[in-house]
Amino acid sequence: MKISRTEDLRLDCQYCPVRHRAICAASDDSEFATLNDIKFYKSIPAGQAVARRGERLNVVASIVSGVATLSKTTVDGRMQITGMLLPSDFIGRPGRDTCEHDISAVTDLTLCCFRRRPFEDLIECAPAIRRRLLDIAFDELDAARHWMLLLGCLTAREKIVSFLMLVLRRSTLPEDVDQPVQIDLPLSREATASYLGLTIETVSRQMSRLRKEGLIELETARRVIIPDTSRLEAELENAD
Amino acid sequence: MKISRTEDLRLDCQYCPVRHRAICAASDDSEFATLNDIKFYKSIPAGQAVARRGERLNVVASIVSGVATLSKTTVDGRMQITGMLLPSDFIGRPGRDTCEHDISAVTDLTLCCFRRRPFEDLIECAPAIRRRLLDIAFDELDAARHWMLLLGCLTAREKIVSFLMLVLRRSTLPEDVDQPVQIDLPLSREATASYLGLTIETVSRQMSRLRKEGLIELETARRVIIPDTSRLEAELENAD
DNA sequence: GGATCGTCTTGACATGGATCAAGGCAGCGC
DNA sequence: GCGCTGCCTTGATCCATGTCAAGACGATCC
Repeated sequence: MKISRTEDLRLDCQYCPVRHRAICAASDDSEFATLNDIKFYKSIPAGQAVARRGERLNVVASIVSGVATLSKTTVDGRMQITGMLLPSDFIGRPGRDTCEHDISAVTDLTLCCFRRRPFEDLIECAPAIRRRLLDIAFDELDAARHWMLLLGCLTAREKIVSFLMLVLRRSTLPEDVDQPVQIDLPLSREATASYLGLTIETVSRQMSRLRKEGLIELETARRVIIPDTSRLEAELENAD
Repeated sequence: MKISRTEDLRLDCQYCPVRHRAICAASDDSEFATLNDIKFYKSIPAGQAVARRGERLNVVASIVSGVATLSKTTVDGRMQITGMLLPSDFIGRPGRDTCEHDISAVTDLTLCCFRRRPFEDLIECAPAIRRRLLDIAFDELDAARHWMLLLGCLTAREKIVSFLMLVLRRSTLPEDVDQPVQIDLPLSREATASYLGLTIETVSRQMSRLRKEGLIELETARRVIIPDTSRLEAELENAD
């Protein structure tokens, strides 16, 4: 990721949509002011790589808007998406200058970046940021291990339902939980397949099957309506 | 895990076998002395649970000797081992009082424990311990995500070879890399299967197949001789 | 030694999901 | 409109791995 040029865009942090969930969430006024000073925004168009495995990565960042994926690929081209990154999620690793994953912008992406070295210095003297970072790391670790259960033990159907429920949870929810809910899938069939350890055909077939059973409606391939959330969730009664 | 009673055993840290790899690895003399003061050992016999998912866990610990597993189980009994914990590995999560996983002692286990609250206070004022903890968390995260590639993309054969190579890497290695190496598998076939997202029969069959092909020898089911490390590693040329 | 138990191996068969192949559909440029 | 392109769906078939079942092996106890 080139960081030579900051974007014109420069919101004041207090208007930031991820203010209360990102790395800055727990910061007091003074830490917050420091972050505000050293941050810079970066826009990345859909489809473009944010960073590649093995590459130097001299920034850390929060996602302000858009969706990105973390992935790994075998020598012969099999790919596993190891994480779906949504607004407020954290990118990069303090204390490490190379990137372990391919990071790709799935949609247009706005990142709130910090150069890595100053950020590393900052966490030494900013306890709230440091605690938040540690918490983020452990949360991600729990999520990754939970995904291992999905990859290792669940059926294709359960994987799809889990994915739908995950997107549902991370969507901005309407108050009325029992009404039909509409969600927009952030990933293509191909990316979904890779995230779930399936093929694109299996994803498609299982979606169709859920549709035929009335558990979901497909307004388009990417727009799903869930008539009854609890009925879909009940599909996971044996899993999870 | 009951922590009401400390064990008699109380090594001085300077003789500790995991001194240079565990949470204390980077500590200076003063931090080290503090850790030495507040630590206590705990022995757990093979087969016993260290902690169960959802349980309160008011300690964090380093493994001094022995092998443990992290695992999750579905409602209907499918189990995924999400981590194999070897000496120097860290158990527990500062800032969280309940346990996300089942933690089981595979062999007899010696843990170097710290009560969670004092440990949380300590990391606020002990920068080396704090940095080490953050590094451990990110290392575990990278490892978990790497394992997702294994679970989602690799064949049974590749999974087995990856597992053998993992055990080999974490074993105390002889200097002479090109000589036949003997490794003792820390996990039973059942645990291995669960770790790799396979069944016990598939594990057994793939091991036999590797044996028939001369890539490994099985002195017993748990003791493996690798006549030529590089030839085994070459089996992963397309994976990883 | 023989009985018992847990663990591992092997064989026969079943099946969920992969692979291969064809076609549908929406968006876009001309 | 028409053709092109990318993405998605569906069908037919295959195969890697799971399932079920039997027996081998080694440790332990008597």
